[in-house]
Amino acid sequence: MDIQAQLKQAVAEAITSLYNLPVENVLIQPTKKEFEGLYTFVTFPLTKSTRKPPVEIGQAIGTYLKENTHLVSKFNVVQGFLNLSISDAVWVDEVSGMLADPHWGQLPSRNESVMVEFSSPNTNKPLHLGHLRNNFLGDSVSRILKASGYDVVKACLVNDRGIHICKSMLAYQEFGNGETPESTGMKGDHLIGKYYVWFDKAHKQQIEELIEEGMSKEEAEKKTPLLLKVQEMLRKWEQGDPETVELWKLMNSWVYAGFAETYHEIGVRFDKTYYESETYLLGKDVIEDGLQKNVFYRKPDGSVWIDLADEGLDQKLVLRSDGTSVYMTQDLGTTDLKFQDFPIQRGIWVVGNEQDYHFAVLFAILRRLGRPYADGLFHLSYGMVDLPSGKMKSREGTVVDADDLIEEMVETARNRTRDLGKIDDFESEEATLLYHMLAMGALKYYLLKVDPKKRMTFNPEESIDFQGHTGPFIQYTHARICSVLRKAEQLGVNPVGTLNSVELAESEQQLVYLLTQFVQRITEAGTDYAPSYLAQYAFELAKAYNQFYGELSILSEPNADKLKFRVALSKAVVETIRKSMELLGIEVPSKM
RNA sequence: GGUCCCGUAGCUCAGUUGGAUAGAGCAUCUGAUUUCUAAUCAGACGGUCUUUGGUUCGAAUCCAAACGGGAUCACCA
Repeated sequence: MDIQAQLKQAVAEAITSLYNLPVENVLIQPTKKEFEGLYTFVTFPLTKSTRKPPVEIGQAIGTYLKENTHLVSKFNVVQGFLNLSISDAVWVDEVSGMLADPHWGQLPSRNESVMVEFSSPNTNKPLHLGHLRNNFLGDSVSRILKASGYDVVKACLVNDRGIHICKSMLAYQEFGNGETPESTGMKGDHLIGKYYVWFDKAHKQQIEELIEEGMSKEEAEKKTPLLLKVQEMLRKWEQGDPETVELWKLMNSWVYAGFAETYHEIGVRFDKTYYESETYLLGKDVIEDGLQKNVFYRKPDGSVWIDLADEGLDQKLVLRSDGTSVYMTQDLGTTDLKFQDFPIQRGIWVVGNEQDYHFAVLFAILRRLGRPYADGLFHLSYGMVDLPSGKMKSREGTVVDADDLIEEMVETARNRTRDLGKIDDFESEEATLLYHMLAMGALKYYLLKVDPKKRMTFNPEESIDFQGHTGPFIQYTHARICSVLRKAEQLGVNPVGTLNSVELAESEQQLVYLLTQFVQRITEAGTDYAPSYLAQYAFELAKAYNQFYGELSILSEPNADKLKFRVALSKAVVETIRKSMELLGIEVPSKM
């Protein structure tokens, strides 16, 4: 049992013993740093039931804890706040315990499986900044859930069909001149993206022309020769026209090759990939099921609907009058498919908050259909990424391309490292790996440190910052500790085995205190689907270590027990930093 | 217009089920390297927690309204 839980129990005992009162939930909070102590119990809530002043209660409980437990070494009372100091022997034991625990940072199995769907790209354009937030969140949440004891299936649903895909296909047919990624030297996804943009431009031009000929804007938007052709192409694709399917396959293969490169760069992998071209027809049997259960109703024109007005969600179409699927139909079908394919109990979708309504409806429908998994579904709804200049708009060309961004970050990492003269050979393979590690560390940390639910601003200048509240700051601290540990090893200091109790400085107590919070932070990050908790935690830990490092000497400490403890503490911190960062999908260097 | 989300330092963000004088980073200024990595550390400056009212021992946090910003309300995905 961790210290905080032990304290809670001890305080509860104290209250029962001193006042003979039933105790519900004892609240222990961290002590504010201007007061002595690390844990604080607030006595205000007890004033009513005990009819005693808050200070007296604090004194009584403090005295009880000091006399009856081995935990508390001293205490002080400020108004209704009882501040508790933990004895150094307890802290020292905590550190030995962590180092001896082979499962440090891995919670026991819950015998429960969960699927996390994320990334889910369109095959008509390259990945951009918004996708990066999605990918980093999905990947990190998967890691956090795994550490929390769940079995995790990482899934990706590729949006590889539909009218938007046909647009780049048509543009390629019209203007492509048989270009290929090889002939142009372009990454496949960028090449396809180019045609998607071409289509959009040409289409707009045709709209203008039609308007000049006297057509209304609304009509013109639906009647351009290009749009009619694209609709024809989609029909052909759905009928399996060999030529169309051939082109579709060819162009998608280029896109996938491009995506594979980017996924490799950002270190994201999936256990299962679904393709919409294979799943878009699913869901019609779900519609039948719903009609039979009277969850859905059919309108005279043949379209099928659900009425969720009593849940504040309005009426929603689930099948078109011509019998074809809409987005909702497909999602109903793929959700069933996921739960057939894998022995999972829960499903998570990492999708932007512009789809909040869609998922509210999806989950409501599945509940009404009585799906056994319906209560285990969650939409991890994240906020959009803005630029300092405002929203990213593809039409105005303000979208930040993922590959470009990564390249820029690597370049910055290389320049910084050179300017600081940090390593010997700047062109070695090791150096290249380091630049990549730092670049991805900066980028991932920048996007993950913010609460996922919140809309965030991406400031290019800040994102490449390597100082302060950044990934590289934490990576640096890791490298710094590794350096100390290497030297300790040369000196023959071995931090395993029991540690003798020593007197600790405040910065040391603070560090151990933070370490003991690790498991709780993982748990909270898992239940709230919030990698930002661990990002904050890793930063706090690194900062606390740097403070300790600046104040105290480790290797030239004359007292052998203290020296050994500090090396052990450093080892526990380096492990915990590494694991925290790993949960964010960020690698850490041993030198930088 | 209906529904939902957001509003904390000049900027970017933390702030656990309501607790002490609201915290970090960046930016600005000052100091620290004969000593384990200065991509670091110490310090200064910086606040009407959008506003108003309510709940109570106690509110950035809960409730209500107003103002400001965003999303969504397709036989699109």
